[in-house]
Amino acid sequence: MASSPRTNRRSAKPPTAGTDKVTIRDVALRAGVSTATVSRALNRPDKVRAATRERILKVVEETHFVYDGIAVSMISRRSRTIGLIIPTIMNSIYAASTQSIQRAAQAGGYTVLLGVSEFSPKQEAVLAQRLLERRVDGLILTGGNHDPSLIKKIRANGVPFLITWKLMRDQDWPSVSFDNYKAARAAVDFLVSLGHRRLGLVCGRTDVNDRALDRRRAFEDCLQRHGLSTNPALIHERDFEMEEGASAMAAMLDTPEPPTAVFCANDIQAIGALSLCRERGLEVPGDISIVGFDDLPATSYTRPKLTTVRVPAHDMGRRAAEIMIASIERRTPVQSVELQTELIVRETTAPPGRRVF
Amino acid sequence: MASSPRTNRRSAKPPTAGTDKVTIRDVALRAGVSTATVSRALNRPDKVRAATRERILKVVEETHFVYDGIAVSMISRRSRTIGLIIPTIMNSIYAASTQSIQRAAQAGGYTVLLGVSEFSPKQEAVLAQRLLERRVDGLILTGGNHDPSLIKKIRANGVPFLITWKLMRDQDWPSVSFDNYKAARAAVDFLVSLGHRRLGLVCGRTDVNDRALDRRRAFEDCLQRHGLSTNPALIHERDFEMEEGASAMAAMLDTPEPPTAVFCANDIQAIGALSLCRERGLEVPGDISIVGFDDLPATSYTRPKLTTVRVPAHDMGRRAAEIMIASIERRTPVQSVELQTELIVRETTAPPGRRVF
DNA sequence: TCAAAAAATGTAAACGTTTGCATTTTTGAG
DNA sequence: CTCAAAAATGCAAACGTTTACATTTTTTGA
Repeated sequence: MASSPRTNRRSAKPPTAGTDKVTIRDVALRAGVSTATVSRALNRPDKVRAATRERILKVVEETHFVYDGIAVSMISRRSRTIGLIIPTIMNSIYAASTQSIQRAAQAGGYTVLLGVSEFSPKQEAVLAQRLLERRVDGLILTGGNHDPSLIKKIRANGVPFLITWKLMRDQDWPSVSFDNYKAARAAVDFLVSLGHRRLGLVCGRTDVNDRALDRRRAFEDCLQRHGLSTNPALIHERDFEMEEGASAMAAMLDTPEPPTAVFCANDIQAIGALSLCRERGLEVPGDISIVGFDDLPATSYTRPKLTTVRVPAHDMGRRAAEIMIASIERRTPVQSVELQTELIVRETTAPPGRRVF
Repeated sequence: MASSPRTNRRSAKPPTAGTDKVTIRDVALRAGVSTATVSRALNRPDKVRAATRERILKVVEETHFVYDGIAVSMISRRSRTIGLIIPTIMNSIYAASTQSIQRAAQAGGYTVLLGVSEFSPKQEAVLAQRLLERRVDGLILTGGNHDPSLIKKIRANGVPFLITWKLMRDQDWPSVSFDNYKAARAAVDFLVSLGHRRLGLVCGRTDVNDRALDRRRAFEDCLQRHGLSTNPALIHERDFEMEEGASAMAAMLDTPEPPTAVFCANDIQAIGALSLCRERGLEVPGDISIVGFDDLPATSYTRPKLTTVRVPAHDMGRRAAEIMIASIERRTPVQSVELQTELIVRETTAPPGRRVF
């Protein structure tokens, strides 16, 4: 809007002008060669005579020339860029996969364009549109809950994408993830196997988070499978805050028949819940057992140490990025991968019944 | 490398070809107008007749046309992109500022290009070079420890940049941050004012982290100012892991004259240190006081709750992004801002001496 | 020393938009 | 209806690279 691109500032520019952007043309001029030769000196050094190359490289050095990846993208029709959308970065479990994605992308010569959707498919769609406009070569999404028109657009634009944090059975939705349902089932089965009969659940909001939904379903199915009743007062969907875990736990304890074990479908809430129990003078696991989910580093530093489900966040991130890059470069469909989880039994779980409520 | 850009696939393409990228030209063709009109319909709707506009918009819808931001960047010479380099995303305090930067950037119509340097100026330089190549409109860096040639390159390319997490006194280095030295001094002064005379320090590695250096200097200056001796055995530089905080604390406790108070220059290490004390059966704060730094959410959920320094991570991120965007759009120099910190006294600090070591 | 082969370099088009200016179409007043 | 003014649309250049092909220079081998 400010200046017309028509105005040819360059031709009027003295050879050593201010901080104006230096282009390959400037370098060519100063080195007394054509732009083609500069380009070759930079990309295929063996294709230009040593003397010329050195002269060019010197000018590049002097002028701090940085080649314009945008122009290159224009020609090559690849941006060497991967779009990543996560629901939040504040839960360090997403930070973990993000860091691994970023690292693997960088290793492969790609840069990560980051979007944070804050659990809103709508906002995600806006974000993703922007990433598509930036011509990302691939798109890594979180979970399976997306605006349908977004997915259509991604497909129409031929941009490879994959899902993390949620195992998709659907062939058309490649995913690199573990199985939330299976992982949660293992946790709940473990509590039942310890003898617990009154179980509580704290999880994320299933309306905006299909991973939370998988885990909740696993919980409910488990109870049913074992012939246990599900008490709605013992199921709480909350945001990912320690505070929320604490208040959910408080609500359950204030119930006529409090649970003897609580499955918190993520560690953040579990830490809050655990903290509240101790504040109320309850023994964990003597009075009540708690299982978390994610295996955050902090879970080894709670008192007592938290039993939880270890999730392959780093591995998932790395694999996702590698698979994405392979798909981009080989122009091949994205490969789905299922990763495994592991129940880490620490100190917050025991058979029930030491105290009667 | 694969296909020559010369080959004009387009002219040979049947009107309803596969998933090939749809360009403004395709839309123009199908709508029976020129590319200029399509462009105007999209960007200045009032400049085209309603009937035409609708026809075009319908085609856009049908073809899932996504306009090529790369081509637009090419012309406008702005990428609507902000580069952000942080040392790690795993420490949730950086995640906090990152999230706020991302949010503010998005609100302003910008996308964030993320780089994680892992505390290496060398890696940072590589990353930043890549961001410059991607023609970021601005660059947000962490701390003041950078490859000098990188800074020169940033300047030569006329890309505005700013520093977060470290207050720069130098005019040439705009920063949006709080003062690490001042903040750390407040924490140590507080411990001294409680009566502590043997103080320990756990902090990050000062050779790669100038924020840690500021905090360490504050610690040492404080002791000296109060006429206290500094015992090298009570100063530990460690990585940002709870485990590291724990082992540093262990080392100090195993010393002939253990400290009665320890300043951990970040909460991660503080949580580890606190955990170790309790494992050894020490009363906190009865036997030993601990102060952290960052005010992570988790610090309200440790037993006892951690005294720490609250850092304006979110505010800093938001301001940094806003200031950067203002600088980009108004072509004005970046404004420096100093933010304030606050000592949050919780439960891990008390006068010394209940127990004699 | 010379011609042919090989190597180095140059020329110009292309990538997908936006936009100043030119041209065409529509509108509206008389 | 006419014609001038206004509105709508089209044309074509430009952004900064890369690269096929053309041209020039260097090398090689008799």
